[in-house]
Amino acid sequence: MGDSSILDGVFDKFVNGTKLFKDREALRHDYLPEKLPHREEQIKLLGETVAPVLKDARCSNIFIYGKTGTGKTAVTKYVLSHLEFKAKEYGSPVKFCYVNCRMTGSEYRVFASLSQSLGAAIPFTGLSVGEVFDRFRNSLDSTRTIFIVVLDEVDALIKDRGDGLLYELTRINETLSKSKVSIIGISNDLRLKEYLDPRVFSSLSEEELVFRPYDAGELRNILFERSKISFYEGSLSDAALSLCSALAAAEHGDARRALDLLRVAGEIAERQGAKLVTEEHVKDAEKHIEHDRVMEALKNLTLHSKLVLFSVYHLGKSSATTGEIYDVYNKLCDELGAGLLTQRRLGTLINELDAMGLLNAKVVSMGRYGRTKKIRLEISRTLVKEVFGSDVRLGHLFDKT
DNA sequence: CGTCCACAGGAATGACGGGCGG
DNA sequence: CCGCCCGTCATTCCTGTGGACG
Repeated sequence: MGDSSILDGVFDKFVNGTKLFKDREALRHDYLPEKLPHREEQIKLLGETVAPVLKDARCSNIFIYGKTGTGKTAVTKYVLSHLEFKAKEYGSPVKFCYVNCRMTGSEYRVFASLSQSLGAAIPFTGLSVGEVFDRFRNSLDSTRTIFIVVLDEVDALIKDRGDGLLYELTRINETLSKSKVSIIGISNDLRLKEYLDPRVFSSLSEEELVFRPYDAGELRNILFERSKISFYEGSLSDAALSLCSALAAAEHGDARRALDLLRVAGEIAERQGAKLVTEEHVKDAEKHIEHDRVMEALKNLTLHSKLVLFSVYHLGKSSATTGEIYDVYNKLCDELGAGLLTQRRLGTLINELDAMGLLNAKVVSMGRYGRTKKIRLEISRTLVKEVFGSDVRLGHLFDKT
């Protein structure tokens, strides 16, 4: 078994090679550190707002704004877990439920997971939304509870389903006799209030909390604190740390991004058997993360989305219009014997690919010659080839080109 | 200055697979 | 098993529109 000798090498290298990581977990974004640097003020404010709960009163609804990776979720979880601890100490009937609306998906599933956190079983599907809401309310009112609902990424819910859920939630206290509900809404989108019914918005934002993006210096401090836990002393260069901070600061001060860069850079360095994480490793990490992201996205596309992407690739121009793409797509469907979608549908698929950062679509007017979208590939051509070349249904298309 | 292209993108509607409760 | 409701994908029909051309 020659294979085992290869593996031996791999394992030996892993065990005996230089180790850089002391505790890799500390770099994951769901890791909740003991200290959250540069968010002391927000912690204090949020704490003050929820504190009345300990005296059996309902706390104000709170709206939290801030871009991704500014610590909204971390601060909220941090404060609430401390609150839960205190509540036990004082014997207050406080419960909270954290729901990520984007992950959870639909209104139905948000209520389902709220109900489940209260111990009521809800099927995956089959009930009307109203029914689920009633069950939620009933199980809530069966015991005296002060319930804090955290709706993370709440904008995801509102944009395509309206504010019905929020409206019901803000009014639920009127129909509860024993229990009370407070809502903490978290949003990445600062313009959210434009989408919301003003009544819902005003009731939801009794308090407001804004999270500014971190600057490079702050990110550096955050990374430094984490690196003390996650790396052995002397295995991380200052330059690498600074580069991670700078890259993430350039991308709207996203701490999550900074932590990812640092973790992946460490992994790359460790695999190479290096004793020190350097700037080079960070640069490699940046490419690596992007590469993975794109590959993952490409693999999970539906056949038609792949065909759209491939059509753009096949046109080979720097930018194509919707009509041109539809023509190519049409021929492609014909060749594959696949059913073809309408141009209307194609338009939304293009928009989806644009949102994923695989394509870039811009509406432009060509005056007399109409109004359309200019569409470019956002990813390298070699990457498209790499993925689709091995695709069962698309692979043969590359033989000719 | 109006026309008119080549679409954009909203709204309504339908088909379909999944999963209820009775 | 039936009738009902869900979410998702897709179609059909539609109104809206920036700006080069005449």
